[in-house]
Amino acid sequence: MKKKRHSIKDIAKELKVSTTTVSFVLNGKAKQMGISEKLADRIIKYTDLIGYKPNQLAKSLRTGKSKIIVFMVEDIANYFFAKIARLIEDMAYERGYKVLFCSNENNDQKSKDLINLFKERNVDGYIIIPSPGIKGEIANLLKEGIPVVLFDRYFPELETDYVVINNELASYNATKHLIENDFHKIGFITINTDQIQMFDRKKGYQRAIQEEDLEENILEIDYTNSETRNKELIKSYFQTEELDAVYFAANYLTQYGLEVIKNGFPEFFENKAVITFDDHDFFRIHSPSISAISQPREDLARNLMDLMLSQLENSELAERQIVLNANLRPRESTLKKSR
Amino acid sequence: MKKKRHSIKDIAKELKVSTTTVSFVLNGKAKQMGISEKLADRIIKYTDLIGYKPNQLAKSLRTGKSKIIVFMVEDIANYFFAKIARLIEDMAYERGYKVLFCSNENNDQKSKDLINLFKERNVDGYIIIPSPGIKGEIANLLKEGIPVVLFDRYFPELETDYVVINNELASYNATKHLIENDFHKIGFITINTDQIQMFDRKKGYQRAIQEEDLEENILEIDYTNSETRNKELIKSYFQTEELDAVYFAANYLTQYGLEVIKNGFPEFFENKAVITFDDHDFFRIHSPSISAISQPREDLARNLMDLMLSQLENSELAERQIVLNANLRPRESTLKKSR
DNA sequence: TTTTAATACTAAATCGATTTAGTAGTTTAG
DNA sequence: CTAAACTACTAAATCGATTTAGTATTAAAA
Repeated sequence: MKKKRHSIKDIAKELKVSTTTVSFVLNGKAKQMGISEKLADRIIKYTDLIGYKPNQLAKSLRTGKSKIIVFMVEDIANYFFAKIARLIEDMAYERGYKVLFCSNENNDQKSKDLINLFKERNVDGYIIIPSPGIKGEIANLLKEGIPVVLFDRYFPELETDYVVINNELASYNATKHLIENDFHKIGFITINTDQIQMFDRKKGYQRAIQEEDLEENILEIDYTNSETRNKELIKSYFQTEELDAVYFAANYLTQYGLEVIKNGFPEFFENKAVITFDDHDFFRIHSPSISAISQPREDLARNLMDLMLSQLENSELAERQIVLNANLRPRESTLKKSR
Repeated sequence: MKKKRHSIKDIAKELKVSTTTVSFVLNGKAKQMGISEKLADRIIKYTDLIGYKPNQLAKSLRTGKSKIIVFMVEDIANYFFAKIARLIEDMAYERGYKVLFCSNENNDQKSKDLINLFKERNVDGYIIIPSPGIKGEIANLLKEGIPVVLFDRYFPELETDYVVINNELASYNATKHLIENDFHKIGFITINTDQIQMFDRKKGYQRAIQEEDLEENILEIDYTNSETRNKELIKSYFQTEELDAVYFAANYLTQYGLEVIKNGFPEFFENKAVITFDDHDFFRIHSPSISAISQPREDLARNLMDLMLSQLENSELAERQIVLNANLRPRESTLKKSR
């Protein structure tokens, strides 16, 4: 008893009508194409009865559409991205779109491979956290008229839709917050990439430092380093520099930092501060809890989907480059210390 | 200057051969189908030149294959799943398969929707962490001969391939570990689901407790509760029960627990212990570091892919139900306390 | 020299939908 | 009463591949 899938042809044959008619009815074009209500009903009833599901491959092949959006992030295991992914998925589902996730590991080749994979499968739209060197691929997508929304970072030379946060301002505020709490020798730990979001975070830090006539102290670690190597670098930075406070420019750096502190500098929090870009549940739970710059996830996700849907549906939207503000969440780690 | 994609027909026309020939050559069947080496070379050279990429939709439609595997987890934002996902993705890529991720949120309807979505698109295989009520769907996939490997949990009544860990044993060992470190009033916090992995974890706990003639003390919280509600429940559990140690049966429960402890029971770790199922980077970083039952991620991923590939390639494998052992990582949180 | 076999290809069907360009039959307009 | 317009459909092309069942041509065997 093998129930083979029904095709539109089977249905047409069974009901003694043409596949054209069936197709029109199933796609809600019955009225428009002048199919009588009686016949339309009969077709709907029958397809419901046998539980007909159109073959999406065939559909996509013919129409060039797939009702699929991809969401490409740097690392799906990163908490921030994963959370956003879930929000996006839910919003897309509401509108009849499915979302596929993938990680590009911030690797250009992988990004390109993935874009190709999806292009070959007629994906309708792309929400992408771009790796540094895929400007060309993004430009190609745009040229082909495929909806693209960039996220978290963008290419200033490229006129794309994007949703980012005001990294410079958030970073400035975070640095200010440290200064206001009497931390003056503030180290900034980041990675050596020329991606705009990291660049802006550095700029914000620098602006605050300069305004107060303090001294910059930046550690840039290579983003291709191993985790172990990075922890070593952070450790020796802590050892050689006399710091009051450390500002980590991304949450995985903070994670490294906290581990280094736990294992090598147990007295660190007695008189020093830590602040981090990107929030994480564990920063609340950590002792002391870690002050963080929290990105407005719901808001980001909502805006991403709005832009994507407006592109998919060709509706015009006033703002196509959206810059949101992050929220500073001061916690124990940056409280004024009595010294 | 719009470069439209080339089809096999364009190529055939350009080279004045049949599409059949082109197809044979491109699929490496030239020799087998008696295409002369000279012609084959010419075709290869030309397709390379123009950068021909076959339309995968058309290919899938015709062949019923897609070279795509889906990996469906409960929550892609869960660290453990996300890590495994990355490992699987890498292994699949090596073998020419792509992996698509999705979360079912442990929700049956969503699982079904997703399985349908992918079935309609001729996905080749499914690695699934099943939500409680999709036994039927899994059975259907099997009946249709579609490769399925279950992960993390399984349906005992269903003869599927699966990779799980020995939850009962791991849980027994963890409980033993607490007892050996002189903790005797051990609370067990879990969720009220009848999924086998949670059931086994409870069983392991119970066996250890009974062996030592201690008293069981179990808090089962409803997995549909909100996060806030769950934290309240945990808090009042801590208040009413006189415990030595708490064993959390899943890492997100631990997260709730740690937050409750931080905010309500600051002296907790002075004489009490915590242990958790599922490891997380932050458990190492936490002060005190949290003892955890760590699942062998690489090993799990490797076994999942081995099973999946052997199904995809119809190769016979001796073991089709794989049970791995977890590793106990004793850390500060379960050190003997001086009392 | 004819038959058979091997070589080197190809025409056309097929996968399962959508969509363009019709076609009968019936009404309405002139 | 005929032409135009409308109603209610449908035949066949199409998307871009794969694959079955051939067909010429040449070479080897009988």
